[in-house]
Amino acid sequence: MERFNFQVIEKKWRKKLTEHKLYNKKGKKFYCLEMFPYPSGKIHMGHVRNYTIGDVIARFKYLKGFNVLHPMGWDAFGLPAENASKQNNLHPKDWTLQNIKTMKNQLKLLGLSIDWDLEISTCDKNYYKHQQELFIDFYNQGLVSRKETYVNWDPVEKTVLANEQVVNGRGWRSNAIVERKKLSQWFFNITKFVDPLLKDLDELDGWPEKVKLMQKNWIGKSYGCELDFKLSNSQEKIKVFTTRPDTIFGASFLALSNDHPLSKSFEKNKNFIKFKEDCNKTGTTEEALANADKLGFNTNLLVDHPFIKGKQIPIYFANFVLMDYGTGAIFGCPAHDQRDFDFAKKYNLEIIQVVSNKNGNILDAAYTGAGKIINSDFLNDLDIDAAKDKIILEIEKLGIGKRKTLFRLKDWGISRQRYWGCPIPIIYLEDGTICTVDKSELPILLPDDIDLNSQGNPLEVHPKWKNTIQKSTGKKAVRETDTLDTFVDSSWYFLRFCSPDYKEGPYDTNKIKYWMPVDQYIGGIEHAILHLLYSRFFTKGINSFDKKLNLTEPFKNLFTQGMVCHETYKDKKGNWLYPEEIEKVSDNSAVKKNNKENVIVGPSESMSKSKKNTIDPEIMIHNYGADAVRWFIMSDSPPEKDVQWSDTGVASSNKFLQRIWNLNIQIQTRKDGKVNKLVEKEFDTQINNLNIKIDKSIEEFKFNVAIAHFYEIYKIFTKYINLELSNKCLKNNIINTMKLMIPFTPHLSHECLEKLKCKSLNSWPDIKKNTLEIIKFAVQVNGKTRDIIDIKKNSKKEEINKIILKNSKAKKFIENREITKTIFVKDKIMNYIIK
RNA sequence: GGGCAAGUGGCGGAAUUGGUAUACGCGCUGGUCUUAGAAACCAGUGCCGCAAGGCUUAAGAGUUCGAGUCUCUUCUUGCCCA
Repeated sequence: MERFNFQVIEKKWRKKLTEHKLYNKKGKKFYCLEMFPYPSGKIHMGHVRNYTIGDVIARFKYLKGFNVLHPMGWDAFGLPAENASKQNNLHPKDWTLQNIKTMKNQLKLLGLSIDWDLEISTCDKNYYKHQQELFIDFYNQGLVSRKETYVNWDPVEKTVLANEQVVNGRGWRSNAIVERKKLSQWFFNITKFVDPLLKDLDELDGWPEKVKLMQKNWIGKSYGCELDFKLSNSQEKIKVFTTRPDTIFGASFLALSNDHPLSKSFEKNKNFIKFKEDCNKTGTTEEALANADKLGFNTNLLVDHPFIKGKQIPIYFANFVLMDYGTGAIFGCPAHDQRDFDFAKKYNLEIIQVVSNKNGNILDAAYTGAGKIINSDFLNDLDIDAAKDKIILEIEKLGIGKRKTLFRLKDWGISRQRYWGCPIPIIYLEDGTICTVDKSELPILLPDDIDLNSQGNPLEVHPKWKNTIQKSTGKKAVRETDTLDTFVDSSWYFLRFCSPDYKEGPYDTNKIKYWMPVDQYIGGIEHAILHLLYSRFFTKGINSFDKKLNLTEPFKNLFTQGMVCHETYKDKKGNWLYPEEIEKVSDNSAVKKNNKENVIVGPSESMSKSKKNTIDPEIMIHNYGADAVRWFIMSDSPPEKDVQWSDTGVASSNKFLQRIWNLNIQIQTRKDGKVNKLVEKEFDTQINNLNIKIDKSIEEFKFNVAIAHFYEIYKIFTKYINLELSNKCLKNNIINTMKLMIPFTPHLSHECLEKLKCKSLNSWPDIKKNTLEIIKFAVQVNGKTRDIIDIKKNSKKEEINKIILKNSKAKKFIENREITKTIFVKDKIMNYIIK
């Protein structure tokens, strides 16, 4: 028999499959988008999974008659290009373009239904030109600002680091202790949209609850109030923000951020300067601050307690209070906040319990749970929430503060002291004026001739590029040398895909109105907050000044896929080993191939280069075929969960596809014999019922279940192929099966359909309603299943009762017993309750 | 510490949403073919039991004719936030 030669056949169909587009002009639009990749070199299994899921959905929708937009591009700016260029002495641009070329070819090997005519790359001037326009639009709308803030500064690399790039207080690459440094930075005023960003989450029914919750927590809306404390010996006041005004009677100190205006009076105090330096050694993340030792500086100043006459409490500067949250000042209530508690213990401050807890003993930790208010004058006996309301009313009545809502979300800092990013279209005139560049002068191109070995930002030391003239006035000017955070690049690419060649602006409004929002967005859970929040902000920002758009949310449905995992291996010395370097001896032991040394088999973890537990998709495609790789990665686990890569798994996928091929050949060469219409009907019905399940499973993203049903279909074929069936009947059914498989195995399906002389390659089979007449029916006695019998669908209770009492295994459990009750569920069960 | 998930054979996982628990795949066992191996094909495979039958969805309780599914308690694991 002719074997399925996937290498030949996949090559034959590759061109057709990757060039055929999924547009059904008459159909309803469906915008299917997977998160575009960073061109890091080669594709990895995570990409294979992401883009296979997208391809299954895109092809499925297309076959069902939708007009499908399925584009792909490259998130091509970013730090790794600069690092790689230093290592290999290759220009970031060349490195990136080379990677794009490689990865594009690899994606084509998978047979994806991408419309490559829409390809975009964020490092392309035709893309970032429009990003610069958008920046100017946002600027003109007051959505961009320049602020001084503290950043993570790497003194060796001479650059700002993102919070994620600070590991245990050190730069991830230089290992230098990161400092807090004040710098002027550009910001997108994302906080201006904080309310819609929070509120509109409720309307995103097609998003996982988990992601919405994470965004809610990230935005962090909290209710509380502002409250003034008067300095004891002056009229000066300190404004604090608190979410726990109910604990005011437990206040025993005031804690201020080092950057609080009051710190001005201590600028020359040597101890304070030292203290500030110590504080700046801690990172700027909330977690770093929370875990850091609590440090305080006693000002020896006192404030009056607003509700306890004659009581005075001390003011400290403290490292756990941030200037950019609230007012940069808090009152400390040690009994009911762990940080305050730690601080109070360290500096011997009073701990007054004002909320009762069950055991009444709060000496070892702060109590933050529910309870009745105590030791609090007019708040006593109230619940926390009631006490909050009452005290805020009182504060407002006295005119010493007011109710306030606060958000955890901060404005989005977008300045990066980097070369390989989108230049910010801003110039500084000699008199200090800050101007946007005129749109007619865009794009501001990144210069190619840079010194890669310069420390810090190469643009900073490129005078030819940096020094410029303002065209409209002829005045001398200096360019902004910071570039945009690469998250900006990915915050609007989904809009650009609708009209990637549009020259007059970032997008063609008509195209956006047709294609947006994205009907199905697919990507990793790791982007649950940042990328998705920024994209939502960008959409809302653009929508606020482009009144024609009427688009408030970019992604209607979101699917977050799990990661691809593999076992990890280490040798005796603790060095990571690649899977191809080892040989499995049993399930949990292995040896090194070259010297038979024992290998430590570690747990399965998500594939990463650092742990060397990666499998190269290209090698797998070469060994087993793209269809088998796609089939395996969709078959083994539900797509939202992690999947365990297994070589035996992909090999068995390949074997199954081989069997499907053989089945096709058998049907094509089979000779017609005796035909039994009843057998045909039975066969048709069984296959059809599985087709129903497959269709439904794909619709519900249960791809692993859909694939399980294909195995069942195969079993039915092999059973019936030797029975009295006409070839026509077999052929009609195998054609349907092959069509249903197109989303998963496009190469094999197309080849088989061509061989079967099927003309309508681009349609989904007609699936009839369930026509099964004989069904399985459970017989229970006292809720225990005693037998399963075949009955006719829609049989009446009495008929079934007769059959059961006549001959069923349940009979002996019922006989000679008193039946007190029978429960009958049509087509499902009969339950006899006996004494 | 808080929030959210989840816990089903040796493993990955199904279960029409309260109605046949363990579909399908991997692995394993036996068989056919083969000089042998590989491949392919056939059969078996939750646990106890010769069998009839009994037990089984992390543990325990509850609601129900009936619970993997709903409620409560406990334990474990994962993720996010602190």
